[in-house]
Amino acid sequence: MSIKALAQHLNISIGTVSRALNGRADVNPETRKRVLAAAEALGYVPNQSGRSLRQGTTNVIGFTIETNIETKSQGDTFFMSVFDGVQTVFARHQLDLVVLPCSSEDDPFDHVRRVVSRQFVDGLFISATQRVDPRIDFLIERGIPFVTLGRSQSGGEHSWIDMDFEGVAAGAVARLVARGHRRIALANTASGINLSYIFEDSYRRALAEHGIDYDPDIVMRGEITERGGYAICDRLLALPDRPTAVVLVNESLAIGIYRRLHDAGLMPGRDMAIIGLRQSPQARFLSPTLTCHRLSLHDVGVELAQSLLATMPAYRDHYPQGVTQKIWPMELVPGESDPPLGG
Amino acid sequence: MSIKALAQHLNISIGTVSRALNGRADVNPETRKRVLAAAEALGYVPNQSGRSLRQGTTNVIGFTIETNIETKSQGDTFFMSVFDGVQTVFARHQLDLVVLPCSSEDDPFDHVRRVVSRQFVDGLFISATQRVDPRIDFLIERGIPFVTLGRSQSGGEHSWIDMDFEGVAAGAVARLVARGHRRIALANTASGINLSYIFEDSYRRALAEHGIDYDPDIVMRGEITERGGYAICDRLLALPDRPTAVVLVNESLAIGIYRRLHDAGLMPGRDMAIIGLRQSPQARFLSPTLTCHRLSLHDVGVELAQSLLATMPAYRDHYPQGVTQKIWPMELVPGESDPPLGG
DNA sequence: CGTTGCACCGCAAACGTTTACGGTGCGATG
DNA sequence: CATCGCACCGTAAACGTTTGCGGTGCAACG
Repeated sequence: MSIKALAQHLNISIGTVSRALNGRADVNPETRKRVLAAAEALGYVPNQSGRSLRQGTTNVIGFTIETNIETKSQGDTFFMSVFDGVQTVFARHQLDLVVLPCSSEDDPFDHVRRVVSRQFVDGLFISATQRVDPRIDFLIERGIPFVTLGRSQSGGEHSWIDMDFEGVAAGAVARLVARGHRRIALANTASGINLSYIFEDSYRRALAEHGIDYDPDIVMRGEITERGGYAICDRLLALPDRPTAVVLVNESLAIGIYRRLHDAGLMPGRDMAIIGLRQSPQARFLSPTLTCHRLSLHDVGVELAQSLLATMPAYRDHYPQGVTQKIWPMELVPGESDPPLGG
Repeated sequence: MSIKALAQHLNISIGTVSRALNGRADVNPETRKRVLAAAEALGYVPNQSGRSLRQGTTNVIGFTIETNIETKSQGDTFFMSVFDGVQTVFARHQLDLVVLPCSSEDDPFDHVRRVVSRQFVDGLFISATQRVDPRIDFLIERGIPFVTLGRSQSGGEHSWIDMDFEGVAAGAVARLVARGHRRIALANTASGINLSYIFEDSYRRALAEHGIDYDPDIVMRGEITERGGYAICDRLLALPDRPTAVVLVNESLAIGIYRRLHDAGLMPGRDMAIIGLRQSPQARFLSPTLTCHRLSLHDVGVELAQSLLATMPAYRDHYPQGVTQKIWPMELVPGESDPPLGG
């Protein structure tokens, strides 16, 4: 069912059919109605390849994710919620979102390069940004619109959205200090992902502000998974001068930490104060409940989409803000896992 | 950087360049080398739209998922692992996997219809199959290759892969009966998804085999999330004749059930035996550990990919098996959550 | 030497669109 | 009645590929 078949079924020219379908002005309202009716009746849908070839645009936006262990540890429903938010915006503009998983055997940079050079997408979201991330420079050089989920130190000006890891780390330290803690550990990711640096820097600055010496022995790096949390807690418990609190870069860690404490006959909160990152469904169901931070991933998705459209010339009239950088606030949700020390 | 530019840079015709790049026989090895070198040097990558338009094939396979709450409960990690498996197979055939999330505001059937009629993909995976699923009939009618993750009662012959829900339900009931339980509840999903019927049917048959009467009061249906598990357990605890065991259709439920039991001062396992479905990272870290079932999602992905290729004419020589249906076995992994009754 | 066969390459059509351009018919205007 | 403007529509080129067909040159053969 091509536009040609549709045209000769209507006994009019291809061009007119195209104009009628695309809502151009110079077509008789009467014929437009006929065309639309016939298209509907015959189930005509424009061929994407033909259209893309002609106008050099695909109306498809890609979202790259990595299917390796570090990303997996986002676990639960992190990306699903973000996608949902993105799509609520895209639906209004006839844009399609496709997710491009980068397999664990593949290199993220090659992956992006393949996607871009095949001219598959009009724009791109990339996640899990590294501290220096060649993908960013590449995309800027190629001039294709993109937004990163996560900051980076790479290259030029570009749009990004990130979560307020500084705020979380600083706030968590301040809160723990206020509750009597002085020996506060950090559970961070071992990957080169940029947020790990941000998180740790902020933690160090917060300690300094409260006059607490930085002790590298209680800054742990590992897999940000349940298993990783277990291992980190293991190492914490083995220390001669055991910390009384720990701040987590990720809430999956909490599950392992709870488990390790239970195995040692200790109780999360009472024997070790814990502050997690995001209020995930799992975190919400830990017992005692985990102190963590509220974050609407759906809204992050909406913002991501708007931010991307703002960098695309074709949508400049709807989204004029241009290049944007946004640190997404995270609001602390008190739980039972960080009671006052000794209280 | 089109093939035309590449051709005139080499002073040869477009056709020859194309043949050289596509490994056809009738091209001088010497010129082929020159072409490949130039393509590499100038960073030429064939335009996907042009190629698709000409040969009516995109080399792209879609994987539809739903980003609503029911699917979310599977979590990102579920699909990530599957994707990874799919891609290990696809990488060998220059195929690209794209994930097509169906937003919660969209209808899954419309979603598939849009994807297909735009001729976006050469093949499709669909998940979360309903008991009667119009998508299946549609895809068969359109003749586009697809494999479903999950059975359905819809329409004609097609390839699918599903998990052995019968085996799990029957095995769980048998195991619990052997451990002294007679009053065994079921925690199922309330959605119309096909597996819920399969699971419940098998549970009923297993009860009958062991001479236990079916009691609709202890067959619970709800959200298969942590919260849903909490609610289901709530209802179970309120029953006058409280069950001593419960079989879960999903391991996220376990987290809520554990929590509800704790809140009631009860202990999972001792006060209520629990058998979950899949051995997820979260389930592995419950305490007491959850009895559940081993399942390699990566291998499921591999099998899905092979199964799809087997239905595509272009790959018939590599994968000659044609239409396949496979129930994926799940092996029970004993945990501490289903000890003998009274033991 | 004429013919044949073969290896290699160029030509051009075709895939399904969109869109600039020009053409037609018609009512309004002078 | 001649002219103009306008609304509408058809024509054809272009996007980047692939591929059937035919053509060239050359070696081998009778």
